[in-house]
Amino acid sequence: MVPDRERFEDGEAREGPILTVPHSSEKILESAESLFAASGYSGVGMRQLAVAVGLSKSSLFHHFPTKRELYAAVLDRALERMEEGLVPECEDGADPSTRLDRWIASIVGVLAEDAPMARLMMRALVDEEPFPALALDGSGREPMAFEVRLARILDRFRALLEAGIADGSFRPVSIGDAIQSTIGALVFHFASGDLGEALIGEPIFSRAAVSRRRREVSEFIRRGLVA
Amino acid sequence: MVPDRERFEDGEAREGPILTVPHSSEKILESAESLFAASGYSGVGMRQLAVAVGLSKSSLFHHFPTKRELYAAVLDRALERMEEGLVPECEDGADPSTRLDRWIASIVGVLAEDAPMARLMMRALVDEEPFPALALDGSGREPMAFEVRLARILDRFRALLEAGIADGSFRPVSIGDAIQSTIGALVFHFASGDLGEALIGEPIFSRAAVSRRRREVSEFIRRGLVA
DNA sequence: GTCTATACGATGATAGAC
DNA sequence: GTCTATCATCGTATAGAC
Repeated sequence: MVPDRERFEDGEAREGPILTVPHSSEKILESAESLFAASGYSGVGMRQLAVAVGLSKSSLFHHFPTKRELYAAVLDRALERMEEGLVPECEDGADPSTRLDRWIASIVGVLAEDAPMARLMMRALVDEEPFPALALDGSGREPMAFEVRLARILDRFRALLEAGIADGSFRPVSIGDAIQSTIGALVFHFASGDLGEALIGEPIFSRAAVSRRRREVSEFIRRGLVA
Repeated sequence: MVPDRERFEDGEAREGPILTVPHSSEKILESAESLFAASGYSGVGMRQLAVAVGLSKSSLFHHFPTKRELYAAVLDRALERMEEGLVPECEDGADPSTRLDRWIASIVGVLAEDAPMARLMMRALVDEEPFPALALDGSGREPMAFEVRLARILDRFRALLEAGIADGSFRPVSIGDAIQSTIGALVFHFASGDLGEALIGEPIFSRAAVSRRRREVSEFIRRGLVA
């Protein structure tokens, strides 16, 4: 019940030397990511995280000065993986419709192989704070790393939609609304846990569910966008 | 800085009789709903809520025995409004395509006129806990009121999709996936706050943004589903 | 870099007066 | 039904030894 390493704070149950293993910040970020994904920013305590990663609270604060900076680092790390999974698909000169298909397949791939990702993203986007304006100007605040990354990703998708509308392969949709609909359709499913499992009848990260999802959401979005 | 009513616990700053106004549970639920929508379950404290509603913590615990039960009541109350906004559209004998349009318009109407709703729903659906299985069987747990309500709403939408597929007006989609895509496209936008505003260039609850959203998401989903 | 120990406000919840 | 007072626990964070 009581976390192992926390008992020592009370001065009781001290028994012997504890094997000290070197811990990198990466291990902290990895544990933090799954905890934040599962319970949200305020649902995770530094004590809890310390136990999960096998360190004391104080050591966590050595690696990251505040909880918020740790959270920002977690978000940035996740978006970095997302960006990496997306880059190769967007740079060649294929037609917009083909690039859209690749884009959707890449996103589904990242979300499906990286279970905490969708939940983490969904929470970050629904939480008000981190995105006072994606515009990055006007508000006196300096943008955080993961905001810049998100803006880059969305700008690339925006450019793809604009190219498709310009050459007539996509309908003349409201681009902002189209991006919102696409994000919602893509990300929500992989963030929906038990509800998703109840709706499709099997775990959402199972192989069958993922390959079906790829087909279904790809066709859904494609039909929503193409002329 | 320090909450007004909480100061008295310290035994200081006691000045005079405080006007006691009768408070109904409804007022608590209303305040709690906007707070939970803004900050999530663990992001809201009973103290904070007590200040917002103008009561002491203890009075809150008189109305609701635990924070979780208060949260469950908030979710149920919100889903109740959602259900009310949906009922008239689903019961007549129109063809599936027409009913789908009405369905989408109703959901957008509820989400747009009820600002905390989308965020509250999104958080509830992404949080693991409250939905161990929408099936309501198998798990030894008794279903909560809002789970029953959600299951009813989703079952009605499922029936609409099945009817449309059966009579050939909809494509033979995977129904679970189609529901997930539809929820994502509909709800995420109104839960996305600053990101949504940055993407569409104006507040998401402004009149212009709402009416555009209704057109855009309706066409997006319709094209994704109809044959 | 890791630990123990501590600081202090906030947390959900309870007891009991009015 | 409302309040004051109190509780043990947890919240983030810091100080300083090794």
